[in-house]
Amino acid sequence: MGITDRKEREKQELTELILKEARAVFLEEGFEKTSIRKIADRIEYSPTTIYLYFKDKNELLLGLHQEAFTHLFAALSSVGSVPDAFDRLVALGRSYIEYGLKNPEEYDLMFMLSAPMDALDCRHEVWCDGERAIDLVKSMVDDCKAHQYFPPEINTHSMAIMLWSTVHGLVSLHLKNRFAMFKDQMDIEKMIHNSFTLYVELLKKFKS
Amino acid sequence: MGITDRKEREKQELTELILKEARAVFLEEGFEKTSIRKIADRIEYSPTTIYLYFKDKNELLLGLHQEAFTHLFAALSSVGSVPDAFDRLVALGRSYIEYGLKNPEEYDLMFMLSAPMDALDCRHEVWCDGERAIDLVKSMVDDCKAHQYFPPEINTHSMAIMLWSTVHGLVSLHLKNRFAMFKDQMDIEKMIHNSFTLYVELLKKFKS
DNA sequence: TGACAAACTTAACACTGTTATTTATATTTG
DNA sequence: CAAATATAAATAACAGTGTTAAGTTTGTCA
Repeated sequence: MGITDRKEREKQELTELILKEARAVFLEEGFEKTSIRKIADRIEYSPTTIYLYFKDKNELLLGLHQEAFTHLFAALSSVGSVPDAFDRLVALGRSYIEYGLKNPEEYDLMFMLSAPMDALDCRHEVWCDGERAIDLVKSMVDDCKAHQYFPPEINTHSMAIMLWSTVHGLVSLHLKNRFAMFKDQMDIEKMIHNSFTLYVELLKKFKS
Repeated sequence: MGITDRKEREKQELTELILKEARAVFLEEGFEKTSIRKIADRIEYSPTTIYLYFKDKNELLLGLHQEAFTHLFAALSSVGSVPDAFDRLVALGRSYIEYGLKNPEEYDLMFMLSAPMDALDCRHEVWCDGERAIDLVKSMVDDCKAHQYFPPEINTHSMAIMLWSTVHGLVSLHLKNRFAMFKDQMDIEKMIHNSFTLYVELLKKFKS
């Protein structure tokens, strides 16, 4: 049956067209201003058609959420070439921060907005991308333990969560303008960089 | 002129009534569901009256934002009685996390939502509460330096930002459900606690 | 060609923040 | 005291939101 195949293909194509235009609006204008009607206008279909392809707005944003993770993992992949375990972990942190600062809306979607998590929740699914990400950090922490950068008795999971929290804290406080009070006295991106560098110095002391 | 006095008083009273009901709705239902019309219903005035007292919804939320800081500072004040400088800093971190977990909507308002910062921005004002909060951390970092817990050459500001970022990261990732993938394997509040404890162990190594 | 099913649209519901206009009230002035 | 004025509040409306029930068009198959 070539017809069902074509229909399947057309459905796939429209799904991707919706995601494409949704992504364009989202990256330019953010979550709030990404309305179903605006996407509908751009794809030249009625707003209700979108509901035939996505359960609701949260589900649609979950699609973008997954795309964003592909994008993030690609940005982080370059650190694999760093030979030393500790340097690799540091490079991961720096790349993560850099990604967050350069892709504010995607970062918002991945780690701050409720919408995609709500969608996952009512699907009764676990957050695979999150698991993958933290597993990456955990494997790097284990590498650091194996090379005596961190003491063997520390809990890998706790360490990974702590590392993630620090870089997320730096990025998210900045993206939500909570460093605004410093903007006249210093360059905030530099400040974030300095804080991360200090954090790295601190982590180096964990060796002994 | 007793009349202008009374009018002033009445205006003050209605301002506070609006804030009171806004706070009640906000704490129960969060930012999204705190609508002008819902507040208007509760205070038994028309929605437009609220605009005679607050420029817009952001400005109204800025009022709640400032209230929340008073609440936070009160919650943190108890750590002042901890005698040792390092223990005091640790107690501050623990209290901060505890406050965030127990007051999710207020925490959201203070450190995650854009609305209050947008309001401050168009008022061309600096974020005083934020400055006060970071100054508190900085003074504690200086105390730690004075008592040889931290090396004297470290930058106090960078250190304070790093400390804040870590605890904010832990709280905010949890509040935005980004630890959800662990919820079947462990108690997440305990996990946050464990990560913070590990962070404290790390900070202790900064001494030498 | 007619029956059927899938795809899509129209119209509507129940909301949202916000503003221009109008009405009612209270105060001041002649 | 009555008229003019200033103030406070309300009504109606604009332009938008996510979402759904009902109706229409389109394409496929017997």
